[in-house]
Amino acid sequence: MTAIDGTDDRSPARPVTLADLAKAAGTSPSTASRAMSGRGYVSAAVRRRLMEAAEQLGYVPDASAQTLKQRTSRVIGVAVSDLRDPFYAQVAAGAEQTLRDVGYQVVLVTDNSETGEEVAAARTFLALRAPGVIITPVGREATTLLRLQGVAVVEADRHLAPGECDAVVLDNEQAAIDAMTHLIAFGHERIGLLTVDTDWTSDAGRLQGYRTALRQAGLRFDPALLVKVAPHDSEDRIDRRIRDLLGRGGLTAMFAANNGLTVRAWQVLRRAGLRLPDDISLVGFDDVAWMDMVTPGITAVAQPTVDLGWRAAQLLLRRMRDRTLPPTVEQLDGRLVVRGSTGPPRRA
Amino acid sequence: MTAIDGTDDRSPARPVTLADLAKAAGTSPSTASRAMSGRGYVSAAVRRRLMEAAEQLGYVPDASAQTLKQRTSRVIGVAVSDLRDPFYAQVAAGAEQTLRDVGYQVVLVTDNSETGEEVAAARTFLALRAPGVIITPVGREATTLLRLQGVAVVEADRHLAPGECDAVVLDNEQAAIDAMTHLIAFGHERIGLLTVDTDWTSDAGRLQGYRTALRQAGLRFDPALLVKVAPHDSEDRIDRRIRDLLGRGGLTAMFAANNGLTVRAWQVLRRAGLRLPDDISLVGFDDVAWMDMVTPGITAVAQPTVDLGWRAAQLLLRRMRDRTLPPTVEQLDGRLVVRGSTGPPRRA
DNA sequence: CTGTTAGCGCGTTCAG
DNA sequence: CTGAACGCGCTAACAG
Repeated sequence: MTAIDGTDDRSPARPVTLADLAKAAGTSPSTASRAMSGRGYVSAAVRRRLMEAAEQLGYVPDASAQTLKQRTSRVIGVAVSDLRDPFYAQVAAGAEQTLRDVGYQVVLVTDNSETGEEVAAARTFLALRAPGVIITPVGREATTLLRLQGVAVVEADRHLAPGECDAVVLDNEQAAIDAMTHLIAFGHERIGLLTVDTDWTSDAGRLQGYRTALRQAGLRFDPALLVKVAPHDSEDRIDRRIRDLLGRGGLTAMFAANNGLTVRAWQVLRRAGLRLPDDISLVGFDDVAWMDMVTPGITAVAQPTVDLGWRAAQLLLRRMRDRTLPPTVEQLDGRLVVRGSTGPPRRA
Repeated sequence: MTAIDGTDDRSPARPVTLADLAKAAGTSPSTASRAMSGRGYVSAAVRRRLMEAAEQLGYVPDASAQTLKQRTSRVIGVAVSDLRDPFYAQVAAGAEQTLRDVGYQVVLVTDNSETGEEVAAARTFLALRAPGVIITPVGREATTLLRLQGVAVVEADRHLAPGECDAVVLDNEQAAIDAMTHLIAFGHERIGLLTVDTDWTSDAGRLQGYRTALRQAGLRFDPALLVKVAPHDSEDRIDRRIRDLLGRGGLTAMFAANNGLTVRAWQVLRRAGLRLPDDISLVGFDDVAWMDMVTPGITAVAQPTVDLGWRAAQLLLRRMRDRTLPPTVEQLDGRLVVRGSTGPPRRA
């Protein structure tokens, strides 16, 4: 408990530089540079002396000087909507992990799904001379801005700037079709869709899949069964919208198109005293831990979240290696995990 | 779908510099610098011309040049154990949010609770000339290394380098006492503790609280009721340890000292067909969403996770402003959320 | 109020 | 194989 060191900074602690190493080892700074970077000739003996000096003095190369000189940094920008959302946190985790393993630093910025903040993030990445950026985009501006400056960009989760950059996304339409087909097979005909009102490919794809599945089954698409919440709607507002949906005649099942909406739906259903799957069926999106823990478990589309970030990083590294490649879109597959929240409608 | 732009980099896109602005506005670089930074005199007319030029050319100051010159950056290092764990993700989210609001960039590094990786992260932060670092420490080395170079450090969640840096932690002992007291009040006497075998203050504090509560109630501390899993134990191993604990005679309740262990305990109990709280009571740690969704809900100690990151950032900013302050430890209070998983023992 | 000068730490010519 | 010289982009002194 007692402070041995105190917190005072007695050591002006000027960071040790290559010049210091050079002096200590009796060589010139440029030789020291070659020794540390491993590029260029330097005799084994001198190298060893330099290495020792570095070790001893605790030399840490100044990244800003390197960046300034080489006109590019080892920083990769990662911009996600919200770290508190496990989905984004996992994507970020996957990206950070793999980038760190190959010697990049991740500058992580959240943007609250606001284009303004996203563009600000892009400017930050430009200022840092980041050679690459991974982004869960909310608009095209940021990507365009970065691309204009020659920064490699990979969009993750949704693809808003096709042709301008690579992307790794879920096959949202197919995932939604799988979910819907599952419900339809039980005999459901009036199925509500909960989604977010954006122009993102993720939401659009899931809506598309919803419609496709209905059409393929010869069922009518009824706009009244569609609940599109605004991106920043409050829980209360969302819950109200969902309750309204429950009032719509004949509804026997719901498909929630992301993990947050699945939570809301589940809560509303529970409070309404409806029982899964007897009174209503529910399919969720993003297989989060709780979906396997509640009773009954929630049938849901599982997304490979960490993989998403991992693949985004791979794609980015590839792109930085060869900037002339044609834009690539990698689609990952969702996986429908069937649990107890889905069953035949009350009276089919 | 069709690419309008293609991905080719036709623009060599040399970033525009202050010199470019100066030329465009017919002034010298230093005047341009003053105009952009807002420091130093510059006539309104010239300033406006410069601003326009900046706008037009899309000037973005080179952070590495600034850092090199000013010998410090706007980068704050944040090192957490694992972004996939919602606890750490939220801490990081809180820190990132507030730091970004005051113009800092967060470099986020995960260290898998390995001292080696943690020290590597510290070196990264040194290389970036980060003026401050927030860390959920796994050892003292990283903090010491950083402090030696004059970097401001705040430890979050646990405090491993007392005297050397500020810290923001939960009042773990009190939180554990609250949890235990709750169980004891129901009449439980043989209560198992699930914790991680580290020398972290977090785990130590919770164990301490466990013992204190027992002692205050005049109950015997039985080491056989203690399960200390290793930091990187597999789920299977952990589950086996918990099952073993169940076999110990007379056990009527369990206290799991973090959210991961709470999940494991819950799963094991469920698989064993034990019913909460009739067959056994369970108190968890870290109030995660699922704990309120399962039936019965899990009584748990809620931690102010996002706040933790937020306060860590505040503390860091304060410290960077005044490095002579005495080391401060801020303790946040846990909050026991009582739900259905706790009740009187089977036969009291 | 403005321009000139110098140098932050490093990597990269280019001579030796 | 090594060292001297230069400049990356920016800002802090200092003159003017």
